[in-house]
Amino acid sequence: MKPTDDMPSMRQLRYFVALAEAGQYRRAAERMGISQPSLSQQIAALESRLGHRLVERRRGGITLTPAGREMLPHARGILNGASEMVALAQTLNSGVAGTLRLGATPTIGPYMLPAVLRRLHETHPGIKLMARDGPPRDMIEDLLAGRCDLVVTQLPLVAADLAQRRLYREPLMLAVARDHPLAARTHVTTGDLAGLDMLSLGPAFALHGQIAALCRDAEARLVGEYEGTSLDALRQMVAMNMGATLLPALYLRSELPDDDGDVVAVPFRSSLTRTVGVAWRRSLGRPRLITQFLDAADHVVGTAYRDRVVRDRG
Amino acid sequence: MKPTDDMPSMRQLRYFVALAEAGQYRRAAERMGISQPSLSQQIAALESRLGHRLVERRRGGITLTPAGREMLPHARGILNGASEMVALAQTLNSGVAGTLRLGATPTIGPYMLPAVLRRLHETHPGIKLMARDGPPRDMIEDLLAGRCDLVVTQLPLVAADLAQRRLYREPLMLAVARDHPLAARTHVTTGDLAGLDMLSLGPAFALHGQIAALCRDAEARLVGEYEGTSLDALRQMVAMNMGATLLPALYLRSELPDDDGDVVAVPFRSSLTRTVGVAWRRSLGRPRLITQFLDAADHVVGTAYRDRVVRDRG
DNA sequence: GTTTATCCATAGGATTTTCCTATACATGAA
DNA sequence: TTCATGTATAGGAAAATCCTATGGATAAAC
Repeated sequence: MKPTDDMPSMRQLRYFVALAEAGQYRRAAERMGISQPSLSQQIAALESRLGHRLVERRRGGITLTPAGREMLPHARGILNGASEMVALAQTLNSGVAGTLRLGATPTIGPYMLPAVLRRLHETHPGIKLMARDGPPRDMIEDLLAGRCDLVVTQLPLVAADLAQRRLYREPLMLAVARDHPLAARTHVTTGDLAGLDMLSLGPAFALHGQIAALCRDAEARLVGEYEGTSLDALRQMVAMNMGATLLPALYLRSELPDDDGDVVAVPFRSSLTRTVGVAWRRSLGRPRLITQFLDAADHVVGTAYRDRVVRDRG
Repeated sequence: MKPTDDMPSMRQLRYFVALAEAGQYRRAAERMGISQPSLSQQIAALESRLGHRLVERRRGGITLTPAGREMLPHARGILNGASEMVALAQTLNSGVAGTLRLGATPTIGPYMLPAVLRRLHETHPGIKLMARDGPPRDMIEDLLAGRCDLVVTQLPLVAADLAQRRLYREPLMLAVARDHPLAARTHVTTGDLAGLDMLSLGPAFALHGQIAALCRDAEARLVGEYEGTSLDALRQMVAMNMGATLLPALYLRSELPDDDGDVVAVPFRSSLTRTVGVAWRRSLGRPRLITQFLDAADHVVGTAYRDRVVRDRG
């Protein structure tokens, strides 16, 4: 906008309030650390912008005009708003508060986030999180579009302008119905899957890629009719003996009571894993908020998840 | 304060909001009527002042950082406040709204102000008035000290830096008890007052001066034991036959039922009057508010008071 | 793979604003 | 009158802001 805006400037408001409080130009100018003529000028400029005399100049000090009295609270309010803004900025800057918009895939979020959020809330009560849920592909899209700041998902990702951070690696296990021929095995190998019907999540999920690849290698049959959107749904399908699938170890720990379900998980002899981590836009930099989140996640991985996963930082 | 204030400037806030709304530097700069580099600089300066990156620069447009999202509503709030301030200034400027602090002496205010305020409220509902009451001397002191803006009082005044405006002149009448020897007279002259006991308000009232002067001229006796602070009190004293006094015609009209009171008012053959008007500090100028008040007062004088007073403008 | 287009950042110089010193003007006090 | 106090004005210095031109980085087009 042109040099002469019709709005009062912060400076003018500050000077005006100082003048009203000091009661004199000289003293107000002194308090503001400027010369009296400068103050005079700014007040005159403010009066000109508002089209009103704000102060009466009188021997022994100034008096606000009726208009000045009406303006004073407004000026104070505006300045308070600005102060609050600066204070908020400092708070955000210190990393103790802020709002992070989180995205998570249903194959990880429900089993990891609660513990991480609890930890984060303990160490930084000022940090608020808004979480959304969806297939990784959609989450990445949201992330790139700026609709969320941080996504918890399976790694690796291919997007070039996303920063990524691995959190841990967890085993994938073969899940079969209790009465399935493989249910009694202590281990399986890829070869055991030959000819098996395999269920999967939709192609928007990273797990889908792993399952599909495994099917190709093992010459198993990927059942395409149904593609779930949650591990729970997948487990139901397995329980109904519609096929086998791969389920992550952490999910099994949290959702499947040991040896007491309709689904049995059998480990692979040669370890099959998935990597879990977070991603954010490189252009976001590395705000304190993200560091705080990563610290909380690392803490959870290093305590509650210890011995269940492979810590895989970097 | 030093050139580099720690507060964001209005301009920066405007640019920031515009950028957030436009989604691009170029477009935002265009909307603000400045070049893109200027916008760039101001945004960078704002980020530097707040110690935070506020926007992510990305191909195809910008995205607010978490901190930027928190700041945006604050920035909007501050700008709204400033807009309101400007709007309020315009409203005040137009004279249709505002607050006038009024002072009135008890010998005039209670009988004139209600009608004036009613009129003023009809024609300018946005104007608010705060009234205070007290002896003229105190009111003038309040006026000079800036504790009120306009005083309704008896004129003339001696203060040099007060602007004065006469409103009307009203007769002063001799008030005596019903059974007083002079009560039956249709007229009195100064000579009739010789030896009479005269009551007065305190010396802080202008009426006191007139009564005292009359006593000197007529060789009447000014009763000093009691000095009331209201015409009502004075009337009570007269009714109890403690002496006579002067009462203004408007007061008598509004407070004394014709020929039906304990006090009788007798006019002077040679007119004795007092002048009523308003005063305000010259340094206040002549704000619209005062003009509006004067207009309302003139209207009342010219209608309700017609034939009872001498219009005495100027 | 190179080119082009788009978008933001940076640089240097012009313009505007703000500030300061010095001084003038106004008013009440001595 | 002269002095003291308090604000306004003038002129030049300093700072902030703006503009044009250009650089760098990335996505789209060829």
